[in-house]
Amino acid sequence: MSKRKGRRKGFTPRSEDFSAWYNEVVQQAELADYSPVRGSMVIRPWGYGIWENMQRALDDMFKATGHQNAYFPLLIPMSFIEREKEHVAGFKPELAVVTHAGGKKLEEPYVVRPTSETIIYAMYAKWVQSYRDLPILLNQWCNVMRWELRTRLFLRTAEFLWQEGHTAHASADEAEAEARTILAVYRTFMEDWIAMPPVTGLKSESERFAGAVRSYACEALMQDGKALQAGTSHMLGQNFARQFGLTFQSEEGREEYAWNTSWGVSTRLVGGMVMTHGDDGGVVVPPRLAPTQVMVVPIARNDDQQAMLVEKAAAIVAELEQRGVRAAMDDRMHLSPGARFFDWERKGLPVRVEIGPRDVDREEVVVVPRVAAEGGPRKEALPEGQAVAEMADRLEELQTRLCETARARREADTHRGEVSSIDELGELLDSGVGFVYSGWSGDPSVEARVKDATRATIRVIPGEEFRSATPPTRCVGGGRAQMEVVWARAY
RNA sequence: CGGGGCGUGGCGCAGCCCGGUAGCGCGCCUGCUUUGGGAGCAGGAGGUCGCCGGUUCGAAUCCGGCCGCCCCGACCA
Repeated sequence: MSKRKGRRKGFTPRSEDFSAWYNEVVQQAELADYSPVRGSMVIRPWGYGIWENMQRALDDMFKATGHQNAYFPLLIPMSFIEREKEHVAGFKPELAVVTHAGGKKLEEPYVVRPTSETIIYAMYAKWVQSYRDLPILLNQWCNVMRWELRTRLFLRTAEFLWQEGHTAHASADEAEAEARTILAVYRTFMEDWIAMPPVTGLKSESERFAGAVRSYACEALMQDGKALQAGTSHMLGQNFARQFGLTFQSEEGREEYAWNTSWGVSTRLVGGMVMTHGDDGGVVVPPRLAPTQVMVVPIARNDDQQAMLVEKAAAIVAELEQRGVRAAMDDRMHLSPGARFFDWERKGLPVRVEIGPRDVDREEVVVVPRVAAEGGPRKEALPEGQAVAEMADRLEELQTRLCETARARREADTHRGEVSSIDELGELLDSGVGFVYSGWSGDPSVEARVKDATRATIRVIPGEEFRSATPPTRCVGGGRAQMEVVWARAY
């Protein structure tokens, strides 16, 4: 059997080639496919359904924290992007520019938004007169384009979907609080919905968003030991306000620049989900994100039974739906049961319910979670009523278990303690450690040296709840540490 | 942007060195038999061999050019 042929019914094991595994799994689980345009992808219904569930959950959280949705245009005048010096330097290399429209060359080119700070703060400037008009707390769900040279499905594509929040405040303190509130929202969302517990904190200077004063981030650790920046929240200070004339009259009657924040998460989260939970059998979708949580698979021996079993399965689906479980039936009876089982396993569907003649006789069903509990049964025959009644709890149990497993793996792949040289840091990373905590003097040249020597960067200066009980005293580059940082190789 | 690889039915590939009527597996369609972990048999549909040019009686195959995509390294949600 050739290697290729051997792969037809299975994936390259993660241990052999994680990146090949990822590419195969994403395509074969029908999450996404390559489009005819280089670097851009088609998100297929199963993948888009996951994104929709992420959107819904996040959107609710944004609304609960006082935000509203709005929509700003795709095209931004080139001059807007160029207004903030650091911002343009950061984004210029990856801009897609529209130079012609309506059969004529445009007087001023438009850029396809790589992010919308400039257009949004230009609009805010129009809308804000006094402190009474603040804060403005808006979010938009949209696509953006960054002309990437090196692309990967979900993780880095030329066009991607995201949400970008943009706020304006009357004081620095309020803006700072907003940036931190959103960071907490992201963290909670990642833990509770994606079951992907990140480490959160502040970005170092070199990793700061172009145009921000401070960037906060959620960094998640993937199964291959690489970090994924999963969400960012920026305190923009008055940088954009100055460039776009976003001023307001304060309570004391003075004209002041507003304070801004911006924050976003993208379809990259779908890639993070895959790399956090996936196994050699395919994708694993946490129940809360699964477009369909339970698939009922009827198994028949002949045509008479087939009608009866399909009817029975449909009844179970209806009962599950009544209890708020997203259930469906796979009645593709031209496929063998095994083929249907594998199909949903590959896609990561959380729980399968099998029902055949034997089960009907016993008034039972067979319940099969995508990931079995440690030491638990892979398949379990349960009285039908019990299976239906317990399903929601079982899904929640799986949800929780996935998060615990991911957290335990993150901790197992984390090294804490004194790291006294760059060589030692490199050895730790080479030995399979993902996150390495160490002391840092705060000197950017140390960061540059580490990157040169080990390809690792400071992912985050961890927030209080992530810091080591005993803070490191020495900087990896030598000398005294001013703070603790988390190093990793990153996506 | 540098390095490598690949373009042949929907997908994965062989054929190319050595030019001579385009093939295999999977998938798809029809029928029958099947169905508790990737069903079997029989019949069938489907391809201007990435594009342009050249050599030749004849090009998937040789030569030149172009395009596209994927993978690996420097920048990035």
